[in-house]
Amino acid sequence: MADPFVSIAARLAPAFAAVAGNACDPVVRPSDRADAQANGALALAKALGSTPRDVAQRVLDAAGDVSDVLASTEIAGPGFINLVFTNEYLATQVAIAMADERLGVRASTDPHTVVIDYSAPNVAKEMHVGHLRSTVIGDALVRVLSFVGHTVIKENHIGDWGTPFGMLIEHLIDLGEENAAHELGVGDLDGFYKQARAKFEASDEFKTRARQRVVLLQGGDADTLRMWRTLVQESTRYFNKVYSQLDVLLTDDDLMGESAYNDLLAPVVDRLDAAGILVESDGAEVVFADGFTNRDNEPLPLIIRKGDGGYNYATSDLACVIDRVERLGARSLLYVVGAPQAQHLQMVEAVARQAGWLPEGYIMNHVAFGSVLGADRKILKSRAGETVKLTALLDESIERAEAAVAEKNPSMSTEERTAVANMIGIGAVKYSDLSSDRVKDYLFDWDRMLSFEGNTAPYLQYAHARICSIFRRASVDRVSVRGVTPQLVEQQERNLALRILRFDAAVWEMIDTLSPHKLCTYLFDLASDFTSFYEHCPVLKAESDTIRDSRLALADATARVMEQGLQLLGIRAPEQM
RNA sequence: GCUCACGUAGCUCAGCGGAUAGAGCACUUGCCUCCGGAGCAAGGGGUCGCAGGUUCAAUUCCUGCCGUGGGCGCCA
Repeated sequence: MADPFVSIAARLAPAFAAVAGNACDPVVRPSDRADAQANGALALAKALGSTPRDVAQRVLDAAGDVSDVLASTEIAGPGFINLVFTNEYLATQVAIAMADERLGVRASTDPHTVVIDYSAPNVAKEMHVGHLRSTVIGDALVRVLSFVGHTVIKENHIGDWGTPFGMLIEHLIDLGEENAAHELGVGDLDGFYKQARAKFEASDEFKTRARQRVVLLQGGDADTLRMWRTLVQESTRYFNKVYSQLDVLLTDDDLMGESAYNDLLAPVVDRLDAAGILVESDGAEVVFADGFTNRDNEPLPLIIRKGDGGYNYATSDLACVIDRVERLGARSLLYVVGAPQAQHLQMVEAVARQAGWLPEGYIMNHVAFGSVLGADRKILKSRAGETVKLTALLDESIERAEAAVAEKNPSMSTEERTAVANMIGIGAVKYSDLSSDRVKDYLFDWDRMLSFEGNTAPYLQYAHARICSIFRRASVDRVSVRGVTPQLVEQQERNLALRILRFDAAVWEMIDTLSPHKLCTYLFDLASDFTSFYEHCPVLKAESDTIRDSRLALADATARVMEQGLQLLGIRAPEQM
């Protein structure tokens, strides 16, 4: 257990239990006036018919000698127990954490299979900032859940099926398959989709062809399927270019489009019927989930099969639940999907539970996120009023980063500058998306996200690069100081050591709340504590070799935690910038 | 109308039922014989949307209102 708060809570728990007469939480929290404070005594006082300060004293008496861990335990205010760790304890814990491959982060005590549904762009449609959020947040969750030992299955539920494909295929035929494939291949997905859409709306003849084509597609017509595959392949090739630029983990192996569930749709209907919850309503087959009403306060159905016999998204979402639980063996299903779909997903979950497809203890969690807003506080649009293309946005970020690097580090070679600009530009976009509470809308601001000041990726990357530079300058191999247990004398050394040890807690907070911004906040605090340390404690000019090695060990530990933390967010940490 | 989010410094955002609500930017003031100043230290700036309630203790939990945004039967 690397987090000293967890350790001390475990240490005090028996003492609290002895005083309370049953198990109770010591409520260890960060404190302004000590390393930590235990607040558990205040809640106990009333039940014990005593004062909080008296309870606190009894707890401390019951705890016995804790001097191996704590330098002081002081009862303060109404009954807080202020806790100060010994320097030796913190130093030893840092050494232990640094000898661990996960840098002190606890492994999951309950590893299981988690399916994460994220990204989900549509075939023959441009990726936009909504996909950016889903992709970046989902990718971070994949990394962090894998890190603590879960088996994570990535599922990219691309929109590759449904009625729009009638018009898309007819448009493909009109353009000539070669031309169309080329257009899609170079990434002009939006143009393609819009042209098809325009024809569909303008021409009855085209509309009729498109509808007939949908029938052919669903009927499995070989020629139609071949053209459909062209659309899908050219689109996924384009998605892969974006994923590669974005530096996320998704590959073709993770593709699990709507079309993949075709054969599972009829069984969904059958099984709902067998469960006795399928109802006919206005010609459609639906399930009424408890607690959902429409605008007239009538029960709101989840439509399983439309009046025309076709299926829709609720059906395939239910098929997904079955597939993920029964075939993939997942116990936890995460959906990184925009907040507007909250009710839909709640209904799917409610029906899945009613049908018995999500047993007790199985989790279906909507990892909801808000919209990306422009400077006008409205959903981000380009100057022309259209959705912003993801590739254009990423290109611009890299360009801006490159300009900044060129200005601030002119001596860097062109090759290196290109590589570093990529890490900074992409890191900045991802971090700005990850660093605030995902459920809120967030304001897209180039200048802020690419700034080297404040809670930004470049600031964190800079802190890391600076540490690498210290070792370069001193010609010291970082590995060589890894066995050193640091000496914590100065306040800044102590603060930094304690922060390093809190990495464990930060990672677990991100996992428990599925909120990457918890880890971001931690890394920003780590960088702040480091710069403060570096300002006050000479490293290479330390007064003795012992102190120098101790400080180098702290610097190395900081850089390792920073790099690992950024890696869990899907962000690179260049060694110079 | 019903329903789900959100509302914290001028701006962008943290904040776990606990002590005096924090950070970054911007603003003011220090620190350049400095290891990467892309920095550090300090200062000003708040009726935590409003009103009740629960609690020893509420920015945090509950209820109502106000404001903003979203969702509400065959699109996904």
